[in-house]
Amino acid sequence: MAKRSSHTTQVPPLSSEEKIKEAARKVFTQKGFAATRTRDIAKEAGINLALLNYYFRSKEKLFELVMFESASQFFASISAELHNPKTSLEQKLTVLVNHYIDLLMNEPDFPVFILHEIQSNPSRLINRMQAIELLPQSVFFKQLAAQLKKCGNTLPPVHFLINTMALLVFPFVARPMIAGMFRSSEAQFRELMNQRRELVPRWVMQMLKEKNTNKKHKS
Amino acid sequence: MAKRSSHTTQVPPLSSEEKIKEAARKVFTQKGFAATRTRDIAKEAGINLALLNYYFRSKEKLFELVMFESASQFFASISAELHNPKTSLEQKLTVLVNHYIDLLMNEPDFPVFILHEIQSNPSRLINRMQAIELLPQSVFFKQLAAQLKKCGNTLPPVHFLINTMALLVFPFVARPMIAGMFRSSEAQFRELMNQRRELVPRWVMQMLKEKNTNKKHKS
DNA sequence: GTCTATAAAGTGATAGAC
DNA sequence: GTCTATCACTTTATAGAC
Repeated sequence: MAKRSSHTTQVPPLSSEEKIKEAARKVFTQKGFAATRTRDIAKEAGINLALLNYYFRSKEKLFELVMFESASQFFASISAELHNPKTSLEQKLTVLVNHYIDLLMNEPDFPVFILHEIQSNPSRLINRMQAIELLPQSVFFKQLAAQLKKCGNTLPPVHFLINTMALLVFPFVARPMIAGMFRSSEAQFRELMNQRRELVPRWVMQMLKEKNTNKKHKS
Repeated sequence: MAKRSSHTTQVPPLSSEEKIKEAARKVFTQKGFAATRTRDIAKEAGINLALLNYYFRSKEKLFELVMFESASQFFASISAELHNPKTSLEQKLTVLVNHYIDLLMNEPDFPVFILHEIQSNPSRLINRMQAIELLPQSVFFKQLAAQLKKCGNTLPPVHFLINTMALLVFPFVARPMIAGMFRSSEAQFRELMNQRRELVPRWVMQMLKEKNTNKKHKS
């Protein structure tokens, strides 16, 4: 279940700087930049408000720092596997899906957070997403396109990239609604997500094989 | 393309109250509650700040009003079709997908907005979502479950409800990332979404037919 | 109903003691 | 490095004129 990197959590006594960063990550992620009060971060970190500005100069600077770190970690953590020329498309899908289901079970608030911050202030964030822009050049994407061609499927590969992310991420962003629909418990939700570790790769592979494209094609 | 209800937009001269509500809806939806300034709403509405409080008493009250209206409209607008006993599952899927692709092309910021507000303040919103809680009792859901059974698919129907929403909504919430990946234009994105009007129902029906459930089943 | 002016409270950031 | 106290500014909300 997504072991946390051990070098920062071996022993409780974190430096004040680290405590502030961790508190900021937690509060920013749950409430967003605008709703977060620097006092809340200080309280969560167990230190004084002035110390936050001593280390990070401003709320904005602190935000960009932890946001950039989180986003890099989130998007880049799977990069090596996506560029691995030795594994098959299906293997990559399995690794990808398991990796992000682990990640999202531990950080369920992250996707909505990042999507909201991009929406509410696109210019601040959209540039720094190199990891995302490299996806279409990845081995994964090339294998996806090749598999489509092999199946005689003429649809743009981007549809299936979207579908993979959708089946993987959407249950977590819509979690409160899903829970509301079925009055489901935390444990039930986790069981569903664990089932999807095998289901999502299978569904995606199945979608690629669909041959009946373009019933009526216009333009 | 999602005609707007004509009785409120026949003629430009809206009342101040309506102008404020429309401005609030626009600003809240794009920036979220916390980042929205009542001054911005007043300016957008072309009226004075004091007038906003004259009509709606407070920012919070105004927010809950327009939020509740938007959410009700968004979720209830398709309710009749989902409970229609005369149409098939596939027909319902087509109507559903076309309806929400229309809606989301006109209000692309709404999904991230509502998801963020639920995440940042669950208690305020989660109760009011009756429309959502009724989904599992809909004819649509029953037809979905029946189709699964007919295909010998023993997976919980909720997976396919999630998948349908995911394939439908996710492209819009991830739109900035998709645009960033492929440097795609507005027009290209719309073309992709128009293709999905036919693709999503087909993919969902295909997923239901998958027979190889439970390769290795554990508890 | 609509405005200007302002009160009241909140919030980011800093000065200065220790 | 860490704290208390406080400044400077923003923001919501209201009072009162018209």
